[in-house]
Amino acid sequence: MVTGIDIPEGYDPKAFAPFAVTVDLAVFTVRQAALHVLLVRRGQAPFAGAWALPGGFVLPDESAERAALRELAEETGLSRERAAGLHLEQLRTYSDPERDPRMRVVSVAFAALVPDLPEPRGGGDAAEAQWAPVASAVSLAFDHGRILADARRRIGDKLEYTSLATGFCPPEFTLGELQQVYETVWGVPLDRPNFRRKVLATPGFVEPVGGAAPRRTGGRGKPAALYRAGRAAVLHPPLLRPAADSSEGGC
Amino acid sequence: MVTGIDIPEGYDPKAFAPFAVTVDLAVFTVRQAALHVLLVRRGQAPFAGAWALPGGFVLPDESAERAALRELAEETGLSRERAAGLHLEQLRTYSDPERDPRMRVVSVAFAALVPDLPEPRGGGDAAEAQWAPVASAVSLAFDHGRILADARRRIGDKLEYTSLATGFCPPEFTLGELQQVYETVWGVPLDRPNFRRKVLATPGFVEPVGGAAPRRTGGRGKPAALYRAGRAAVLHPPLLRPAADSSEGGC
DNA sequence: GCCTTTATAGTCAATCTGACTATTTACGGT
DNA sequence: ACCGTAAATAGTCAGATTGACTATAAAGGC
Repeated sequence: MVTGIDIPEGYDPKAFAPFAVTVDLAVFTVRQAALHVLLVRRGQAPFAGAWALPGGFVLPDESAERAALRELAEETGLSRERAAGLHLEQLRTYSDPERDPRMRVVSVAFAALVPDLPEPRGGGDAAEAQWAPVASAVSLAFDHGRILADARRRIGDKLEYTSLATGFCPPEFTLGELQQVYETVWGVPLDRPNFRRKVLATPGFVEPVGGAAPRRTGGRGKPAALYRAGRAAVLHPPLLRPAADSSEGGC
Repeated sequence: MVTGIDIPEGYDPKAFAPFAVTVDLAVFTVRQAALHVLLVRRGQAPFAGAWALPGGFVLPDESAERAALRELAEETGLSRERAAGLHLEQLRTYSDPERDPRMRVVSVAFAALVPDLPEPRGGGDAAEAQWAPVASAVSLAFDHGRILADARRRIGDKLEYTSLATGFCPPEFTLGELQQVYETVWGVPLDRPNFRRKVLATPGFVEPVGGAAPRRTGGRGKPAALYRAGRAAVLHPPLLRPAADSSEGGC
């Protein structure tokens, strides 16, 4: 069966050991200067009581993207329409035969970014759910620890060369808030004047909002100008993260 | 079924409409200053006679990665060991319910990079296969046109901030050959002295090979020094592609 | 009204980039 | 052997970008 994806000889869908296909979501938000991820407590059999990434089965007539969007809405408590406005991107697929002890489950992982804090929770059923600082999200069920780590790295990387960071911000935001996102995800402080210069010099990243709108009430300093996300999805030139020192190399 | 991936109530693996899981491969190489992709001719039912990306079913006891590696070896005619040395990375998963008219098939797509030209072919069975310039690879079977386009874009993007380009080169290569890769994939000419300066200034990208080795016989000019891939996988700073002009934005 | 806080403007040297020019060292004839 | 051409490598230089700062402006809290 080398040529394209031809059904193997004698293949009978009902007889062949089936694959279940699921989606798993790493839903991130920035709260109080820390990156948080949405976790749910498992109630059932394998890893009962353990924390896991939210997710669920892909239904027979929907794509993984649709399933992910559905789960995202359910889990965050947002309407399907509001959820559709969030940044949701496919991360990668995890298919180790041993990743679920019950049966063969292939999971398509997604990363989602939500603005501030649409309250701790309010999901679909009785399951417990919470925002947890990514640093404290350890020993998750299944291979979710790895999925989370992969998602975290991907988000950090994409912050450099895409306008992804605006996905963490409300529709209108200040450059200070945007900088907070970068500092929080990367874990490094950035120089404020230089950050603003770079962001403003990158075409299509942000655009000023109309009136001379002051900052959200409650601020302690000079009011900041408001911006909204520009139409650029990819940043030219990129906003490079400070080199993590010298000859690292990475791998 | 919101909490993690719990088996839905009354779920019976054999009864539930099953998903088939396949892998599809976009195998790229650079030949005669053009980016080529490996295509196979379909012999069977849907899209019979059409060109398609090579691929096949994920077997019940292997991961998608293993299946992809297996297919890559079969398709290129390389041994499993040699194939394991090639760059092979997961691209993304395609799961539109309508993507295969026969049944529900979820496909995990991979992109692979192979050096020069391991001969046009010599695959596993009688299927026809060939290297085709990506520009001429149109109207492929299934959604393979889209997969190919996605793979192409991803490769181009990753050339900027990873050492991916060395995956197109033999173990030892000249900077001229490396530059060829960039120019071919990006479709833009690069200034040679500047390219060399940038590559050499990026730590871990390439390292000079021992002796004062001359270029492969047959060259017409001054022999070039040989380099091999360094240990850096990610480039700091990146080798940015010339801005495709002004306010494009992308999407 | 001060003082603190945060935003925004501006400066300046070091570095990087892009566009070139120059030199070196092969190969191919003649 | 000599000359012309091709390709690699070295070097130059002005303009743009960056990183590290300093200065000024505009709130809000006593």
